[in-house]
Amino acid sequence: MELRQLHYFLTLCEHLHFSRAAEALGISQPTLSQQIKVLEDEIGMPLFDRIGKRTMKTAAGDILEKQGKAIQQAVANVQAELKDLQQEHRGHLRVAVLPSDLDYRLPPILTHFYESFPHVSLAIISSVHIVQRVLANEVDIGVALAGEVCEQLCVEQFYEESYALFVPPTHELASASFVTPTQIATLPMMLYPTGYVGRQLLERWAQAQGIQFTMLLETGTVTSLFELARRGVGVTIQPLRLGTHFQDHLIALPIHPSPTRTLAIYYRKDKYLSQAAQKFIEILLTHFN
Amino acid sequence: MELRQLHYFLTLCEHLHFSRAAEALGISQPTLSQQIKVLEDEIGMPLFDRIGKRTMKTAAGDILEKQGKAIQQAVANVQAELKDLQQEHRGHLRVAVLPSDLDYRLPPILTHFYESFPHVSLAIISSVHIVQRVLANEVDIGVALAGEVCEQLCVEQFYEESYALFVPPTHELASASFVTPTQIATLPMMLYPTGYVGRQLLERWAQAQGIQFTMLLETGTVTSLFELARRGVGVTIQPLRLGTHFQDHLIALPIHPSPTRTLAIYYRKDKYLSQAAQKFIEILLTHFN
DNA sequence: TAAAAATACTCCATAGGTATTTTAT
DNA sequence: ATAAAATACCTATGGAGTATTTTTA
Repeated sequence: MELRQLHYFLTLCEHLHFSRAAEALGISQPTLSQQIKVLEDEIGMPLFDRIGKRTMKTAAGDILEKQGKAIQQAVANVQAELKDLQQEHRGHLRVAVLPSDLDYRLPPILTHFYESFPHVSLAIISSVHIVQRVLANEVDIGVALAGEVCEQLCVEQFYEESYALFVPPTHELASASFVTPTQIATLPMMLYPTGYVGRQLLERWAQAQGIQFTMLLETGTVTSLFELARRGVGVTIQPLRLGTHFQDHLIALPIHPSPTRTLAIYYRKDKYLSQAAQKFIEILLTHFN
Repeated sequence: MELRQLHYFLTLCEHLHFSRAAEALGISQPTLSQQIKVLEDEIGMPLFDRIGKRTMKTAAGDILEKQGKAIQQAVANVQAELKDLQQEHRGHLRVAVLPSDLDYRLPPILTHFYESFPHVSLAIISSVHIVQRVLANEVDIGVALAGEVCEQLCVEQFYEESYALFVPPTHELASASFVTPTQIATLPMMLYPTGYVGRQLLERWAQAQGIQFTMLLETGTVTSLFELARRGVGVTIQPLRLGTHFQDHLIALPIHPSPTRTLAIYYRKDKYLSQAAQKFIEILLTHFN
């Protein structure tokens, strides 16, 4: 039995008239007769009594009509559900981001996304190994620093931000319009521990500038770094925009020449990007530009 | 979407491996790939992520698997139900019989039938117009007197029974071994009213014998005729076997030459006889022979 | 006689096959 | 190098058509 035949059968049940049912189906009467015959042969008994010019359902026909309608409905339901998924009103979306790095940027993005797709369950996974997660198909999208290249990945750079030196308002440099690498080298620096992506980027920049940081302290969370800077323990270098939440208590000094980081979206080339995923990317871009 | 494709899809869901799933299905791997592709194209999005050598379900695949299993189950259920019907453990059977005529023969037949098919609902319809009922497809089988012929009907004669004269034990003829038409003509006769099938048959016989009944009383129920005969009000002519239930109180006198009636089963030529119907006929025959 | 379904046949779309290529481990 | 899926291409079953016959009201 095939769904096409079931459809034909149910239409015939409605009309109880081969010619009219065939017309309603947009097929010829002999085709309908033949398909019903195939169905009857498969079932092993007639579904209709051909009483002269009258067509009547048999007991088997009654059963198949009742159950068949339910099946047809179930098929329609799953098709609707799939269409719904396609229009992304349902489904899942898994995104990997660097830990804490985007914490301050994400809430408005998530809110925005939720407004568009309230039924898409969004999983934000914090991980240092964004690219591996994407490659292993553990997440649909990864947001990380640009630079990692891989044959299997699509990389979309979407935002370049420069770093700034954050000092408390009481600091001697608080009123300066910018700082130089040489000045920075002498300051008591607080950064992420070695091995962190953010730290790695700054170390490379320092090396390029021919300086070396005077490390005071290392900790893994941005919040604590900012808090310590606010209390005047030391200074820290962080992405410029990241400091906006501490504007009242910290001065962001531009650095010349400045270290920059480029954010990128990663996803597998061979992976179907759902509408939700596409929308998420779109929202991400609008929020950063 | 067709059920074949759904079956392929669900098998692939189990194996998550095109080659092995194809083997399990008994088709070639390219055929499976192609059919899944057709399904994906129709749905409008991939059902599987081909992550290198790994095959993984997408969100759409998950939905279709869950709902598709339910659909497949529903299809299996209706097929089982139809098979069950075919083996006649369920269904309906409508039989038309002459009113009261077979009342004493039916109970054991119905009991026997019920033992064989406890789930077949049996409707016994009493009607004078058996053949019309059969022709109108209001019943599946009719049991009536033989003789009515119609191009569209199958007629199976299955029992010929002779009539007897029923008199009370106190009657003057009670000890006779048989009676003649001439003797009958003089007796106070109690029969079905004019127009009844049973009456019609006897009138034709009387005409053939060149006699005329001396009518005392007419009533539509056998029971009352027998009861009145038992009380000595008059005599009645009824099928021989019908009187066996009143053996204690009535004498059945053979008639020479005897009126006879032939019982026959009627059903439409173009009607599918269910196993239950066939069984019913079979039981009917065994009970009469 | 007219209407309805079945039958006879023809055609072609597509399920299914084989052989091969592409891709990823 | 190997395993897996996709691709290319061919075959043939059967779904669908037209024309006709059969049947019955």
